[in-house]
Amino acid sequence: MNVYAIFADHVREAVAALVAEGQISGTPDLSRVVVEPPRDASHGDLATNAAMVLAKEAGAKPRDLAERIAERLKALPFVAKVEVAGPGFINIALDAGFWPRVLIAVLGEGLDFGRSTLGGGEKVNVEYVSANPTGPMHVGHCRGAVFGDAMARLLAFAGYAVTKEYYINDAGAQVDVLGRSAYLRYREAVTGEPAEIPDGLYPGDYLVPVGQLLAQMHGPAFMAAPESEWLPTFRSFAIGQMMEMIRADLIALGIEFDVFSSERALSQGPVDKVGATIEALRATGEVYEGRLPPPKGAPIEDWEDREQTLFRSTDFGDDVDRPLKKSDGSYTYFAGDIAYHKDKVERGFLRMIDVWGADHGGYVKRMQAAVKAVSGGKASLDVELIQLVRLFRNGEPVRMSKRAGSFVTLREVVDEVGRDAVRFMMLFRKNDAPLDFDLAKVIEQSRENPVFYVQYAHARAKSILRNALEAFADLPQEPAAFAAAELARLDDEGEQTLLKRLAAWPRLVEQAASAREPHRVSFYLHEVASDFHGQWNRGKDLPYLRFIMENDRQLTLARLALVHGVATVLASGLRVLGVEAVDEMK
RNA sequence: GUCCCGGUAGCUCAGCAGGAUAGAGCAGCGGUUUCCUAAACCGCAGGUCAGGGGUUCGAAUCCCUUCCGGGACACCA
Repeated sequence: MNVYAIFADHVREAVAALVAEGQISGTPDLSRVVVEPPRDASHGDLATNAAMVLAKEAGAKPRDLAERIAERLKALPFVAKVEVAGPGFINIALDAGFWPRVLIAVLGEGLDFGRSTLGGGEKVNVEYVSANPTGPMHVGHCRGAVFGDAMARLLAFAGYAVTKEYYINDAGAQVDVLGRSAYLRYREAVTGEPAEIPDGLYPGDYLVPVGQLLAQMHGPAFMAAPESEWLPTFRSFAIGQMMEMIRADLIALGIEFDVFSSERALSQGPVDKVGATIEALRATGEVYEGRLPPPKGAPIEDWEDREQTLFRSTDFGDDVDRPLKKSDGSYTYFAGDIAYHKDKVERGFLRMIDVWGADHGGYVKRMQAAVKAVSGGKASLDVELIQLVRLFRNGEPVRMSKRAGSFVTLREVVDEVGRDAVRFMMLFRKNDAPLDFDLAKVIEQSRENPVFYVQYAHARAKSILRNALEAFADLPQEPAAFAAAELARLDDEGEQTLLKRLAAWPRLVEQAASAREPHRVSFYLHEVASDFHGQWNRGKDLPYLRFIMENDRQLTLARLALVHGVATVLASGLRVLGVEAVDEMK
């Protein structure tokens, strides 16, 4: 039940009626008409800009038009007052008796309250993480992982058919390095002598068990063999092991994918899809052999002016055309990525979202160009860039040196502060702004810690409901049973604020989903928590506002209905974020 | 040199597809408090929305431009 959407329809109907009566000429564009909560509560419950937006094409003054629309809105049920204000706003005040209907909807729909049909079941592919399978996940990966996962959950809640996908970058030189590194660990396991890991190979201990497994499987068979004999086997085995490790790390964060796609399989599977994609684009003139001007900026030592296979991305808004083959004849990463996105289109995804680190920002235009080219302009790609996370502990930066192999792993962070804290904090900031993450502060139990603040609000609601059983042992257990309470008695200002806050959830879901901004959900939940804690605190000073009124069973029932509603919306929102709604604080 | 992201209160950040008097939390100041089990509560103050121009009924929001910070700039992923 989306109050704002319902009234937006009412406003559109009112305008349509005026058109039919000839009071407005033409067929006005209603797409810019919005109904929203006014910033200032004294302006009422709903406000619409309809008159201002339509005035010009209707050939009327905004305020005059507003009066005519307002006249029609007055006849609607539950409308207490309609006023024209300012430059032509129409402010609508609803009967206090309206808001309990929202609560009844919350109690009836439960965790599905707020679910939207905005997406209309359209297929969306969300690709995220896509870390190289060369080692464990580190904290740098974690923000994109959480963001992508929350985005997927949010879009699903907003009515899209979402597929969560991980692109395994298992085709480049880095996985060869992985294979060689694993080989050294294999020798180590066979000989029992610690291996010296030269510069350029991966020194991490996580490859030691991989080497041991390889030793068990092959014995000394490859000790004297040339690289060409063992590399493909070792590489492929190591990739498999790394992916298992990464999957386990992700599960610790509460993230599971629907599809894992392999970059290597695209060019080295039964058919060379990369080559086929390039040839298809060549046929339409979007791939050609040509030369590129030397890049601007820092001079490149081994720049070589040569003819190469280029994708005409400048036709689609990119700055220069982009190479598809390296000088050794192998495909560039970009070439593979084009084939990969084409594959997604062929699997029926006309809407794709990729989540990348901000350092890949320069790659966005060419990829969007490629998506247009391979789909004949039918598919769209949104790229969400994720800024860095800076790790702190009690305000002191946590040093990370990747070169020394001492980077902080995702697993370490999750083990230290818990999955929920990591997830919530990663989503308590816009994705394109850097984020400071303090390991000490996120486990603090105080108002300043938003993770705690929101979870505690849910726990407090549950606690109140438990306590109510002591005063009224025969209370109903099912939330829906509370819908029959005397909800009109929720007439306190704080209670009304909470009801209206809950009513905003369906609208917020749609806005966050269409803006691709899951952080809005976190901020909304913080506001719900704030309103709820506030009302609880008012009960400390003013005992007649307490949720549990021992001497008034009916009033208690009504207020518990509200508490149920708060708990439900908090739980619903937390589920979208992938954070657990706990019943008790430890 | 080009492109991308950012610049909002002392600090950390929100600001909803352009809306009405720009918000929250910390810190600051002033009070209250041991309370429905709960890790406090209330109030006050705090702003040239980086600067300048433009678009219009209306701009923190859109466009142009300058400044500052971060990132990216064949054949790495």
